Amino acid sequence: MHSYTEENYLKALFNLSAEKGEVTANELSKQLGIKMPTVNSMMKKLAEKKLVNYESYKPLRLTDKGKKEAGLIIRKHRLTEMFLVQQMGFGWEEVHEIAEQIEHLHSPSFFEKMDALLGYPKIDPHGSPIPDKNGKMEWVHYEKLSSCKPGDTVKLAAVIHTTDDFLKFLNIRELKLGQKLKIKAVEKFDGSMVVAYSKRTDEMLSHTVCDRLMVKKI
Amino acid sequence: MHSYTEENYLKALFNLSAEKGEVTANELSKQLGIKMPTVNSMMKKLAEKKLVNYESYKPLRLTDKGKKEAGLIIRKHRLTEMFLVQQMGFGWEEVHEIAEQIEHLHSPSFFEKMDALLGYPKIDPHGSPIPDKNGKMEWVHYEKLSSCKPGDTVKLAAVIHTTDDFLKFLNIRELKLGQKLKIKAVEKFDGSMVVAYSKRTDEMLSHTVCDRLMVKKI
DNA sequence: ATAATAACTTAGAGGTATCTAACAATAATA
DNA sequence: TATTATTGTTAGATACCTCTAAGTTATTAT
Repeated sequence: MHSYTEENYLKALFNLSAEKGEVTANELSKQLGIKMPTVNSMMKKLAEKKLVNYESYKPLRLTDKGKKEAGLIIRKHRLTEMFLVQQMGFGWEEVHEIAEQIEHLHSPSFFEKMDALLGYPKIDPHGSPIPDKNGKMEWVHYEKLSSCKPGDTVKLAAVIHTTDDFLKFLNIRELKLGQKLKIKAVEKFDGSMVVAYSKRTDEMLSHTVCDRLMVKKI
Repeated sequence: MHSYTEENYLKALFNLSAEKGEVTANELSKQLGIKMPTVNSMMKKLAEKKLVNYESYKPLRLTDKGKKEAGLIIRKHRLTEMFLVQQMGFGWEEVHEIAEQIEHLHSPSFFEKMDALLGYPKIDPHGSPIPDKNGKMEWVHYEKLSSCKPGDTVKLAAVIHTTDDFLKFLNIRELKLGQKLKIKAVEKFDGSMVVAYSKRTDEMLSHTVCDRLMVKKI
């Protein structure tokens, strides 16, 4: 098995390389809050374990084995978040920190029980997909709210960059997954949007916010 | 806060010193499966932190501070066991290993939520008391089944030395907490007992077993 | 194209938790 | 009581994960 520390590196690599498939040591260092030389030596260690492809002065890539391991950790994280929200009554803004710890537990039966109690969920409370038992996950193709146009009607499908503060911001505005939104206007100069939903007829959302909301057109 | 490792030493000290109030380094070493010199240096470290009273060649004692810290860890362990059994549907023989990991999580809100969902339980699934928020716990005075006499009617109140195997042994015989037992006979030569309960009229329990069952006379 | 900046690597050190080997003190036994 | 066995201590080594300082390579800008 891998150490707590190794697992955190794998997870960070997985999340950072989601788009481009590769990460620089520098990005990883910043993400983890760990200095470059430390990251460097850990990368050599993970390379020895065939979890990462490492070549001097080149970007880092997870191997297939590394992707699988990372996917399984993220699976545990997201299952836990779902469990905390659905079975224990936590708010979606409270669960990240706790899941961050529970994801490192070594107990297949514990996570299997969670999965079963939840009815084998496919997404976590923020709309992110839960990797399967092989660590594989697929993003359903959603669009950013920021790329939609006035007149579009969409359903909120997922929230990305889920910091506590951002989630609390959404709580206050009653923006939950599944919420239907109608786009009334888009400001050209700053990309902010005016949307209508439930009883709110003129809610203004900044471009930053719209960029973090993934939606499905309906 | 204390490290995972320190917490395990504290817990072991607490459990081993429950009777006499003190433990030898040797006992602690065996309990933890860690060699004496390692234990020795950890005791010095815990002594610096005022958690243990350490003097060369003398038995070890937890300080009041150490007892409190240990009690709080055991509180988390036992709350977790109760949660796993009552809210997640695990058997009482499956929960120790998982709780052994969860007890080290640092998340007051997580344990508070568990506590609330369980209705602030006073005992764990094996009948052991759950320490309060100050780490204090009190054993209700139970007797060992082995010290009871023929003719006594008793209620099973707690199980001590809860290994998986022993709990499975009890499962097979349908011996659960709260079960009423009537003692029919005690064999003089080996201390084994013949008891009756539910539909079982002649169940034979060895002295070893009877020594691990705590009961309340009724 | 060269200088300056940013990114990466190497070298060396420190803290934690563990070990083995060797030595010292206490307890048990003959 | 003297010897032996057990228990406890000290010293020194290792693995893991982290750091700072200094040097090297790659990238950016002038």
